[in-house]
Amino acid sequence: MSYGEVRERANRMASEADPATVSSAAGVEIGLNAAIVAVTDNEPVVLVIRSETDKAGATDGLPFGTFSPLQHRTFEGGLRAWVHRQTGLELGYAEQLYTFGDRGRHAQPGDVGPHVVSIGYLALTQTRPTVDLQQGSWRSWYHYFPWEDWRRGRPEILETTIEPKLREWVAAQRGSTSQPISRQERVRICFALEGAAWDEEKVLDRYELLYEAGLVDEAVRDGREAARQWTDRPRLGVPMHFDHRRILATAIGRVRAKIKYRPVIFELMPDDFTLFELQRTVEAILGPHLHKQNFRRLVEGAGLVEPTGEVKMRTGGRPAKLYRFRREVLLERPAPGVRVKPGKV
Amino acid sequence: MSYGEVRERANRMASEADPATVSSAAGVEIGLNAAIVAVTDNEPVVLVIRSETDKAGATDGLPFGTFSPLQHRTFEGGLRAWVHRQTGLELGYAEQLYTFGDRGRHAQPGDVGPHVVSIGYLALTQTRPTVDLQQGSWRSWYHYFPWEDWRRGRPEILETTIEPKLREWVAAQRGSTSQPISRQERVRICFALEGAAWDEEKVLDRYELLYEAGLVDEAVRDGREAARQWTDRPRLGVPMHFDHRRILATAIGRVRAKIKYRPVIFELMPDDFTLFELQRTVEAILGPHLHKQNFRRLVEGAGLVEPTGEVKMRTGGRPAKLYRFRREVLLERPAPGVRVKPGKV
DNA sequence: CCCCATTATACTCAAACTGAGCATAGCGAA
DNA sequence: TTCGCTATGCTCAGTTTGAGTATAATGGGG
Repeated sequence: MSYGEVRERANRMASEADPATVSSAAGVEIGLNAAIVAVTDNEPVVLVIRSETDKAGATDGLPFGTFSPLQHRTFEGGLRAWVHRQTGLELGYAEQLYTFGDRGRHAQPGDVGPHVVSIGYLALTQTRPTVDLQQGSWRSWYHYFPWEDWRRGRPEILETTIEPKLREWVAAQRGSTSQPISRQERVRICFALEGAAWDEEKVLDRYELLYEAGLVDEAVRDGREAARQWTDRPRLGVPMHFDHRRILATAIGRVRAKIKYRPVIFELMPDDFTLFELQRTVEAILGPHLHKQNFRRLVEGAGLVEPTGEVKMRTGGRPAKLYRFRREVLLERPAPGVRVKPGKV
Repeated sequence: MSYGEVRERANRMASEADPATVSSAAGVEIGLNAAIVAVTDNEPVVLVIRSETDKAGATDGLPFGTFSPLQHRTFEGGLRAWVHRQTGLELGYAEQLYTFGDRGRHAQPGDVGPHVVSIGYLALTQTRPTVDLQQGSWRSWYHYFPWEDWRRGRPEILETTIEPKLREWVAAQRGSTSQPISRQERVRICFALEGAAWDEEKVLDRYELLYEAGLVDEAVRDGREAARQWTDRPRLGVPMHFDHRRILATAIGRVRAKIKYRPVIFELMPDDFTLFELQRTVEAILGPHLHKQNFRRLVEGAGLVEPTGEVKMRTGGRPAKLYRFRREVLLERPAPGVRVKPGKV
């Protein structure tokens, strides 16, 4: 009995219990989606491709394509090929994020065709001006998630728009104590209400909450009940194709988490940089300002960087030493990362 | 232009560039696989299903099944249904691990049929003796990964078998400096040679390294070149069906990482427990011994638990206070977990 | 019934780490 | 040359951490 037969047998076994499962393999398509992230001029940007639609004019989406097992041995190979074909970009660092598969999150209701399973990838790159994109353009990720931009303090959209709407949504839940956790608590935790602390990593949770509350355009597009109930629904960030904003939310959350325990921040940096440039890049990703002196102590102390010996002039003040990433840390420490905690400026 | 059409257009666009991609959607099947983990008597166990094969007698595998988008709206729903059908178990906590899709890792070479994409899930549960399994049984995960069991110090198999073999494999790499990182360095980092520290989270890296070196049975099964070159290949742990050992490795790594920053450990505990029982469970997962007094200070200080008021007698000494998980921490802190670091006993 | 081995729990202390601020260095423009 | 500005160095108190010592409360054996 070959391994293939064992699988078959197990399928059959289950099919007997539930005959409808037999047709399970029909019409599944694997979509590969890339959130390609860079930081330019202290702005975290993502590579988007704009497609015309005859309704709204144009919608942004991530580079994506279908996975062909005949063409590519691995997902990552397929992804790199797609991205290169669509944008001309050769990906460096890439990691898998999550596989999304719920029906109804990918296209308009009534849309027929195969069920699409989206595998989201995160890629990090520098924005070298030398590479010119064949298609697509870099846009700030805060464009799609304005409420995530805490670089100039708590974003206004929270106070003016999101919080009031969410309070309405919370109030609409009456007595349904069947929920494992109340809307109120979920909103409080996700959006840091009533003294709760803002967790910059909960990007996906926040987006999903807004989706569930029917407050993002994609919820309308997907024909969600909750979305229909708003008479004056605001536009919260720029929507995207399919479930691409969800994938981007996952990507942002992942980068924000990951730079703390893996030196991935250097994927976004040029070879040589000053410590303050490094700090600005971290802040572009994470949001809050960091204490400059302590940041420098931390980064140097962790052995993440080494001075090149050069300095950068015209900083507006004293010249700054240039540093480079010390790749050897990867061989020395199990989990080197920029262990940053917010502090006073 | 509907969203579906936008997708179509993008596919067409790419197809023009590369005609072979047109057939990409053909023959892809989604497999859902669950690594269901519990801890019984300080032993981390995983639920496995043994299937007969006419060659080797029997092989273990994880509960799995095909995802049917017609049957289930979400992967998790499908997974729960499969697991329940195959084992009688109702899953509690479950999270997606990773989606594996490389050809050649799933069945024997020459095996035809649809390309299988495996979505791995991690589920955590208590082993309640009340539930009797319809199929499958609990087996220690160290059965499949003996080199991961550091509870009684450095496992012998490393010194006696794995290290010598890996050194041979390292030596076989001659002058191919094209590798981004040498075999030697990879082995050193993964297996803590030459003074490097053992990172208990690198379970997958270690398994993949052994696979690549042709040292695990699955590499032989998959017809890997590297596997053929060993004349006296040892058996390293018990092999599994398909890529299930890889999924289990991912699961172990994930649990080990996650208990440090999320209170998932309590998914494995009964409602009431003593702090030492909690510590033993953490140690079953992580390996090294923890400093008892500091562990207690940590767990209590983080507000993860509260005393029930009861005590447990017959501990062999002074009675131990019983505690329960304080679910409210989830609402109080952004990332509560058992921030353990190894220490003296 | 008391002693003692055993486990649980409380408390102490030094070293390391962190958050925050002050101080000094070195460039460029006025 | 002075002043404004950014870079970089250094200090210090409060907190956390690793590790040990001390005390409490059972149960079993004499």
